[in-house]
Amino acid sequence: MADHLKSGLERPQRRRRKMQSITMTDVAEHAKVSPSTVSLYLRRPEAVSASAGSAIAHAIDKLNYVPNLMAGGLAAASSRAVSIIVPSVRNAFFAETVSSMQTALRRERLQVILGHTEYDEREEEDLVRTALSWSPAAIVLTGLAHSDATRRMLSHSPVPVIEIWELGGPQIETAVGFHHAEVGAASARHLIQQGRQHLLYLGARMHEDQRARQRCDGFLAAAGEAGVSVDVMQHPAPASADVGAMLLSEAMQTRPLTDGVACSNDHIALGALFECERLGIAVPDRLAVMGFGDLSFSGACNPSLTTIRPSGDLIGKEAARLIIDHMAGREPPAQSVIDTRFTLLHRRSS
Amino acid sequence: MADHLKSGLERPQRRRRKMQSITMTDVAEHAKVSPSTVSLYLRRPEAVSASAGSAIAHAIDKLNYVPNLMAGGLAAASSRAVSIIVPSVRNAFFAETVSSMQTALRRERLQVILGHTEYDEREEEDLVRTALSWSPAAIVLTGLAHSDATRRMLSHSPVPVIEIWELGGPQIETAVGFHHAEVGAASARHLIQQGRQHLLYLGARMHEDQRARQRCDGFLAAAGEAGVSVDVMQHPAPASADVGAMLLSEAMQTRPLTDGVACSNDHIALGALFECERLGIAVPDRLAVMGFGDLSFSGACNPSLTTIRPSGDLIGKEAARLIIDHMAGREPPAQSVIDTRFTLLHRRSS
DNA sequence: GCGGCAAATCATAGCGCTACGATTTATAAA
DNA sequence: TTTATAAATCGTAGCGCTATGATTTGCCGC
Repeated sequence: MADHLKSGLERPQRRRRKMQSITMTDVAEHAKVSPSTVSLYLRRPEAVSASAGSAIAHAIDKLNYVPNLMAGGLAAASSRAVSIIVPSVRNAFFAETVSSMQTALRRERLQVILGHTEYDEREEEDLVRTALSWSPAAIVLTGLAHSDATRRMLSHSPVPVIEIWELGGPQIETAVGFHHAEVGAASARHLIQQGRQHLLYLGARMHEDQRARQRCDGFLAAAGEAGVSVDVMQHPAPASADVGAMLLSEAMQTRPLTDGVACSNDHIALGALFECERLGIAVPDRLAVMGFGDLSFSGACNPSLTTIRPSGDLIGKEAARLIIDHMAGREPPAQSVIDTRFTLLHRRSS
Repeated sequence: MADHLKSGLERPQRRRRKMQSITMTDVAEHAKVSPSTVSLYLRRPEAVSASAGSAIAHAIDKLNYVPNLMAGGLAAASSRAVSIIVPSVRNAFFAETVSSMQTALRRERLQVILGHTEYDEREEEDLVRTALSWSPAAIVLTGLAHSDATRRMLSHSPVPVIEIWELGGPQIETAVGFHHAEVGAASARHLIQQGRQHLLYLGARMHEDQRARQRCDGFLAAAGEAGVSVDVMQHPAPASADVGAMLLSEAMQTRPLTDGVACSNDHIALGALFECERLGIAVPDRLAVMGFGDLSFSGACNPSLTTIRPSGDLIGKEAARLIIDHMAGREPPAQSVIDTRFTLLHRRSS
């Protein structure tokens, strides 16, 4: 056993593996400084003298140096990546938030690593596990509902966690979003204020989308408090105009007195408007319709759709700000909450 | 100078930096094998014996080991990340492709790193530079138009490149998509077949979106060949129903003979339909309208919208397949092209 | 029991970079 | 000048993992 080779000149010709063409050492040689200085320049340019700085900048430029972020991340035990985990980017809400975060993070040279849960907690858990293996600068999760394992992993890790798009439940660290129950309540109050007495909530995918469910619950509660008749109809499929049309058509048969509907989503509301048109139901005279989301078509349709605009952009921007602040050492108070609010847009459909 | 410390027992008490709680070495100790075997098990489970495998699996489970992907990536000079660069995920087309890629890649434990160019070649160049510094398993770009620097960087790197959503131009390596000019031509032919003689193309953001421009060019060419009158109207803003309504309203004033319009996008077409309704223009009797995209509302609106469905999902799926095949050593032929085609959906608006 | 071979396992040498502490150089005070 | 102090720069030791080639083990026929 124990037969180490003597460490003399005899070298077991173990050839080096594939290498990156240009490394920091090359830049350092070219700029006639040490690698440490190059590294320092890259991380904190102001800590390096102007002359060394420009020599390094030239060398980088000339050699077309691309730093190896994995080596850097390994050495620093943290990377310039932010993991964003959302149910799906097919959903315009989350696409908006992801997009605005990406824009804000890019300015700080932070990368976005994206994951989709498809509303599955198990999937989320797996995504979080993988995310952690990148030692990201932060992890962004959608909503406040997570599996126990997910919570455990995150609270045992040093990675900052931000939960977005939902407030009002137990949070891991920081949360940025708004209260969905309040959205529902605001919808109910608006319809009642318009003189509606027989309310109906049309929802899609509420078994999975717990925020849609919260909006529904808020709607029911506010309507109940006001002593107005109220009911719910739902469909398990993801929100779409087809589902909205289907639900409305069925609603008008089974609940003919209905004079005000709120939808879990503008897609549903749009479908409802289309169906009203086909059925000859006057909106808003006979039936008031409102949605949630203020999607791209909501202001343009006939009649224009009363809806509630969540600040998806703002959520992304604020989440990004928190991450950037954290990296700069400006910690927010623990368990802090940023309420981005929402806006009711009263248009022609109510 | 040159005063190295003797390498005796005297140790400058340089304490180790922050460390990851559980490393592969811990797992190896627990499973009573060497770290190499653990690494091998993680990468090629079939290469270790069943007994060692299960011991390792137990240890991983018990210790709750999370591998450090950056260390792995550094050592292997390639990571399990795929960089996807699209104009924006706010655009439903790209959101769909990103989403379907992410789903397919996840099964192979590949991460998606997302970047948005906002239709800016300079931004794209920057994103590609950053992407390369992660040594990704592949880089996915949107379209075939890139800056020279981008092309140079990519062709000098060993990272496979896939261009999506566009065919028909000079490509870097592999391309997955369809011919946009053919989409335009198909639209024109369809309208002509429906007896329309005064065609109009409504486009948004065509100065930036070169694929929208190609569709427009294809439309003009096919209409011209058929000897039919044809014109174009455009707006620089991103596609939306508002823009569509605005363009249609203007069109009917300045080009009152128009009896068939094709839009660069279903959002535009939807806005056009809304405006027709407001103006009392009968669709399709007086005016045929068609779009592009088959977005979620397109089948549900009044009248339902004739449109062309690009296979955004399929593009993502095929691109993911190429990446996975590449990693498994199954190379596609160089400069290969996957044409995902498109489908014309003839509905009520034409 | 012994070679002969394949299967399984291991030890080692980095991958390219950053953090740390030490060293050198510039600047101010004595 | 000398000394104290700050600013700039540097040398070194890993970060946790994988690729490589070497070694060990298991299994066969003889």
